[in-house]
Amino acid sequence: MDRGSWNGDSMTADARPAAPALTERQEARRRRILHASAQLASRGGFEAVQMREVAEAAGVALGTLYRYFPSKIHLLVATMQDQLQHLHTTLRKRPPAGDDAAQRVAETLMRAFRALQREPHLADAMVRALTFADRSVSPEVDTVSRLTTAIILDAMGLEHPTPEQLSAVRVIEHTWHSALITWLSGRASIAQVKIDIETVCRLIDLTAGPDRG
Amino acid sequence: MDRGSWNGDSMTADARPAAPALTERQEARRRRILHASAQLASRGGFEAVQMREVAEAAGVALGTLYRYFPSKIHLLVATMQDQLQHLHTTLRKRPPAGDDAAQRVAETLMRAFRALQREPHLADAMVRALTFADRSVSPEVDTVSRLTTAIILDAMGLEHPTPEQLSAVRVIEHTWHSALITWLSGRASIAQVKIDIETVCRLIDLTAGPDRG
DNA sequence: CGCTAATCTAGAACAAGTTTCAGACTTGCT
DNA sequence: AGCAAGTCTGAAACTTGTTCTAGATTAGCG
Repeated sequence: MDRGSWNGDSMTADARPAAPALTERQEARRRRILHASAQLASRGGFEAVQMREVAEAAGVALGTLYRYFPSKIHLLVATMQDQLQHLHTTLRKRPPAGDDAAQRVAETLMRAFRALQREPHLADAMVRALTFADRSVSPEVDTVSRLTTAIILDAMGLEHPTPEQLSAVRVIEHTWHSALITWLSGRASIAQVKIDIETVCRLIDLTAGPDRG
Repeated sequence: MDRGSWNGDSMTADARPAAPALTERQEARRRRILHASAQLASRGGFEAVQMREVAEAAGVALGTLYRYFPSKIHLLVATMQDQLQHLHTTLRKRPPAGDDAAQRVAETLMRAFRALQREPHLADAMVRALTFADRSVSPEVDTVSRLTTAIILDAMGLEHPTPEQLSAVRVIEHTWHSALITWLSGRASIAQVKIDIETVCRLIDLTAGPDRG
């Protein structure tokens, strides 16, 4: 998991055929766009991110915006990648300090959760985009998924997880996303999300335990 | 968990503040709309369900369609309610026959999964609508959620679940929805979904065990 | 039956995502 | 510098969800 360059396709040549090496001004444009997107999302959530407004706020033409991000969903998923990166960096600086893996994962996720709570509208926009994404966004969504997996594995302190453990991690991710959605749409309280996260984290002990029997 | 009519606006006055007792022709219209919706969804998924086309196929004016279902999301969530009802009925006729609760739940969910596999476009439309729904659709989404919970509890054979068990069921639902999405968007194979379902179902043993000790 | 309120219809109009296009600007190359 | 290819801009057009309006139809009721 190399930090820095972002869709670390350094060795896996599968996903993007070729990120065509942006010039400096292009990189700047890209960042302005992502910034505008996050800003608008923070205000009013998914619907407040209107392509015309993003373009204007970023100082680019609408056509250019669409050249960089082929749809609103792509844009918001990219925004989520961006935010997750920040989170991952932050978490690396202060790793969770629980006794066992399950505790550390639960603590990590709840920390992430509180970060999202501070910008509920932004969270709304990103998560809605993520789950609404169709096949055309699969590579980008997959990147987000890998990032999330990396964060969880970090918390578990695992280098070489077994397939069983990977499955547990996937289930934790499922729960995380879905719980987030129910919270965002007001159908679950934060307390309930906490309980669900803690519940699913028990799977970690379950997959770690039998191994040593 | 009362069995019987499920959308039962007829007598159970719980969910909707006042379903204003539709006339026969109105009931017929409503059914034509839902039918048209499912039909179009079966063909081309979420995007193929276009409100003008639904209205035309159902033989109602666009304004009428919006009177019955205030948005495309409402319409598709209602469609999902409808389909879940069918599923629930079917499952009741042939309950799963596993030895322990976890097995039965996993089998039930995989059966539901195979049913959805037969109409992947329909599944796509319904699930995307469900997870994209915002607060304005909360009551309807909640109904779907309760239906799903009922199906799982049925499979477990529980009448009076403990809070702990309810939490496990919620986590299973989270996993179910999210796994469905990853499959629909082509990011996970059916085999992987099966593994994830089985993994999360282990939580059932975990919450059932301590209780009876 | 005849009245009134509610519902339904056809169609225009509006909103926001997406596409398109002609012309201006950059970039890379020789 | 000068040219070719690619990129960016501004604006209009197109699509589909949603809203609105005026007039026709229907339902409930005396």
